[in-house]
Amino acid sequence: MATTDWQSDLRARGYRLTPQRQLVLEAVDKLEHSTPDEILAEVRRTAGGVNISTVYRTLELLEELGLVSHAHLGHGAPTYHLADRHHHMHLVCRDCTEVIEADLAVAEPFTAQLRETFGFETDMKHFAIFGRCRECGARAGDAAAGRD
Amino acid sequence: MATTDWQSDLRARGYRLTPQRQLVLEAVDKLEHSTPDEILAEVRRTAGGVNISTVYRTLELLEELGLVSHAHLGHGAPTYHLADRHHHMHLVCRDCTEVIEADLAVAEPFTAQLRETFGFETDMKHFAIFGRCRECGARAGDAAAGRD
DNA sequence: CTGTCTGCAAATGGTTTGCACCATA
DNA sequence: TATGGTGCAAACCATTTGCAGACAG
Repeated sequence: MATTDWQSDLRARGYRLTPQRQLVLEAVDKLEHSTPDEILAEVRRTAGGVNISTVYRTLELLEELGLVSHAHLGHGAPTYHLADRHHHMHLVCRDCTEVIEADLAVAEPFTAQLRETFGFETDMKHFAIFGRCRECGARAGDAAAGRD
Repeated sequence: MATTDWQSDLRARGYRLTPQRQLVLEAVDKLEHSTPDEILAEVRRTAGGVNISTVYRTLELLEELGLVSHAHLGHGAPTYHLADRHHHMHLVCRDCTEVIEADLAVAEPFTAQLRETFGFETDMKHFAIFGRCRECGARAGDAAAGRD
């Protein structure tokens, strides 16, 4: 969706179209699930002089325009993706680094319940779901503390 | 709950019982939902010289002993609580700072589903659930971008 | 006394900000 | 050429680590 001309939208709001902004958007598109650092590295393959602060400022802007979104997969930096892609939630294992992508449909009854009970409109994509994957669950059973 | 003698457990594992460790545990108990910084402030009311790095090291230890746990409510620092309390999940609103505490029971069918489909053992308490609360949902409807 | 813990200071990772210069419109 | 955008450096917040001295056992 959104084959809309974001560049006009940008200008309509009084912003300017710069090479940096195009490159950051392209990098987010290409890398799929990437941190600001990774986006910077990708951008620099084309434009060496770009600075990390520009990447942060640009991601914020692109998010405001509704072109990109970010998700927190736990620990480190958030990951960015095109807003009209990645419609799934993330199951992250407390033990291995594994991230399972699950269809939002499996959360439907749950989010409906939250809407009904609390009037809460849930976005399952934004924060990861924490737990233990099948493999690590099997491997455990005995000792082992929980990491984060 | 857990009237077990954690102090013996501590020593049984070769650790030592120090005033700092007692104070941090007491602070976590008293403050209920607190960041390392807030815990430090509370500890310092009794023992002025305590350092933030000691708080971090102690929280890690107490977590390993199973006495405390932490949760990520989003943005800033994690919050710590006694492991045998706070058996609920957190619904955080993207707009206001509101945090709704919801009983884990409402997530039961959902976590059962994840277990069945992915063999994934979910801990709903660890990461907050993101979305928009009733009030902010009503207030919206028109403009407004999403914060984090 | 011995080995663990602590305080301190410095380093780290992620992100934000002030400012002078640059370039889009 | 005027204003918004960028690079750079420094500040910031949360957390971690190395080290020498302090103290529990």
